This record gives sequence, structure tokens and C-alpha cells, in this order.
Amino acid sequence: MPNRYIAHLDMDAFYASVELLRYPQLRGQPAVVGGRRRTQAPEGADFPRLRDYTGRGVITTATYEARALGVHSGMGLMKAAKLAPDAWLLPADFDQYRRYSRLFKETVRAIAPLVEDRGIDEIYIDLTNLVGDAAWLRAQEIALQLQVAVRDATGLSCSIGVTPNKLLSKIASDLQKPGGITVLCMDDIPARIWPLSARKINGIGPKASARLEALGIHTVGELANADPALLIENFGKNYGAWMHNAAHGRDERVVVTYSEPKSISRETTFEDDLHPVRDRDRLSQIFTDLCMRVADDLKRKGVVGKTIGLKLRYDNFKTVTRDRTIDAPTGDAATIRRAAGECLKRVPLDRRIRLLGVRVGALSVPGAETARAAKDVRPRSATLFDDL
DNA sequence: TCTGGGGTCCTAGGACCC
DNA sequence: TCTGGGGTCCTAGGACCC
Repeated sequence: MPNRYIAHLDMDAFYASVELLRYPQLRGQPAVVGGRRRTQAPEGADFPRLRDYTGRGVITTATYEARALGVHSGMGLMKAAKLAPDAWLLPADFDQYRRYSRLFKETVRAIAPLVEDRGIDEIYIDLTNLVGDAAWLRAQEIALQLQVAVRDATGLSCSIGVTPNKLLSKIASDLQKPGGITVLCMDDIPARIWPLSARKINGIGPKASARLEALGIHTVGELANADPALLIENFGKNYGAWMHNAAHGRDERVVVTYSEPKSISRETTFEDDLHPVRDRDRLSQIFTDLCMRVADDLKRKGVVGKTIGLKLRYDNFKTVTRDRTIDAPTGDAATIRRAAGECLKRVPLDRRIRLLGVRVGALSVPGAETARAAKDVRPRSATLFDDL
């Protein structure tokens, strides 16, 4: 593969930063976005603080001031309240985050069109054509140009990594947060990447890193020097070999500028666990509601789906799923509800329930489906196996 | 006071087909 | 009594990511 210049752009504390545009008076103070409902501010105060919150929910984003107190995204709110009781608690406004997400992505595309979406607050960008033969100094200039353009368009800051591939750029963008630009080439790997925890590799999560620790492997460098046979023995052929390559900074994945959705789902965690018998009516209402919301989402995206899935989480956090593939793809709430209802009958209901979810997968575009089905008739009659 | 919500991808077994 | 080799689809669970 020829030399490439791939950028990873990551918005800094995205949700919290969008909120600070609205409430600039909170700038410089610990604040978090999260919670399941609007929390009442105490008498005389403009905003609730973390200590005012009771109930379920996690931190979605914390400002850097809150992070300094040990609060991270994903942390339960009640636990965060112990660490930072005075931090401001702001409710999430996803519509607003989506607006800013579109804005920063449009801004980047106007400068560098080869953009891969990686969720609401990050993207990969292939800069190879823009850099040409001008090499790393030019890559650095383009990254700065992108950063300035995003700030001018949105008022928000971002961090950028530029390296020969997505894997390294993802790591690099995190090295000088917030507001940093980190440019690395393959020769920089031993000095800049190998000292990092293996957990920094995108794709090595809590389970895999714990198992690596048990093997005495803590850093990326130790992973790079590990015997590939040992990794394959412990993690399987594919994952083990991938890990070893990743530790050496090898990654040939291309920047993908377009992809179709594979599934659409809605789920909800109850404020209090519900009893399958005593709370039957409420559960049924919530269940129907989820199906209607999924149907709305399908309609809005112009797709239908054939595999209907149910997700249920018990009070002990154990999660089960069931799915059912129906004869014809659907976008209809009642049809989804019926299929999901059949799934529900196959699940044990002997404990309180914490979460209920509905998913529709095997998606297709209604018109394209029949057109393809018609085309499929011909080749089948001409296969090699017809006379078996 | 444990642990949100929306996704993707992988694995593995069984059914079924040619 | 023994006996293939694909391929695809379906289902359940789990790891991981943002």
C-alpha cells in the first residue's frame, strides 16, 4: 500500500462543550452532561449540581475540570456525585449535538471531502490527495487549517492526529487533548506508541486488556514483542494476529465515506426495576411504545427490516436477546410488536426487569428489494448444481 | 446508592440446500 | 453401516465503540 496521510479528528468533550456555548458563565468550572430527566435546580440556583441528583443514569460527557476530579463518561451519576458533588449537572440535548455534529462535518468536508463518520463527535479524513508529495509538514498545515475552520464555524475545539493509517491516527489524536495536533510516522512508533497502555488500541477493551495483563503484557510495546503464537493461542487466530499487527502500527483499512445502516433499535432502562406480573400493564405500554418509536425511525430513514429483536435486562444486569425473522420486511409498528411479542414468550420472566429494548435488523430499502428479487429469478436456473 | 442508549462486528452451532 | 463438502441463513451471546 502506498504511503497515506490519514487524519482522525475528535471533538473535545463534545456534549459538554456544546452546552458551554449556551451557558458561557459555566466555563472553567466542573460540569457534566447526563441524567435521565431534567433535574430541578435548588431554590435560588441557576442549575442543579451533581449532588442534587437521585436515580439511575451515567455521565455522558464531563468537562476537563470535572475530569480532573476523577469523573469520566460512563460513570454512574451517584458515584460521580461523591467525587464532584459541586459539579454542574446539565441535561443532554441530542438535537443540538446533532446540529453541531453536522456543522463540523460539513466544515471539514468543504476542505477535505474524503470523510468517514465515526459517530457524533469524530471522523477519519483521508488527506493523501491533498498532501501530495509535500509530506508531513503539509499534513500538519492541513490539520491546523481544519482545526481553525471547525472553531470558526462552531466555536468548538477539536484534537487531530495525522499518521499513515486509521489505527495510529485514532491513538495520536488523543495524545495532546484538548486542542492538540499530533503528527506521527511509522518511525515514531517505538518512542510514541509503545510506551502506551495496550488498552489505548481501538479494539482492545476491558476484557482483552485484563487478559493481556494476566499474561504480563501491559504496554503496546510489550504486545509488539509478544510471541504471535502466544497471542493466537489466547485470543484466537483472527484476534490474536490482529493484535500483534496493531501493536506494530499496521493497519490498511480504507476511509469509508458511505455506509448503510444495519439495524435500528430503541431501548429504555426503567427508573425502578419492573415486576413481570405486577407491572404487566406498564411493561406492555412501554413495549408498544418502543415498537412505535422504532417504526418511526425506520420510516424516517426510509427502510424496512426483516429481523425483529427483543432485548431484556434483568435486575441482576444479566441480558438476554431473542430474535425472529419474518417472511417479509416491515416498517409497521403493529407487525414489529407482534414479532417482538413472540420473542418475549421465549424468554424466562422470573425476575424483575431493568431494561427493555426492541430492534429491527436485516434492513432494506422497500423499492430495491422487489427489484432485486425479480433479478434473482434468472441466475438460479443456471447454476452448476441444478441436476444434483 | 453501581453500571445509558445506539450501534457494529465476530463466533459458533444448527438447519437447510445443492 | 457409513458417509463429502461447500454455501447461506438464522439465532444467541459477547466484546467493543461512541
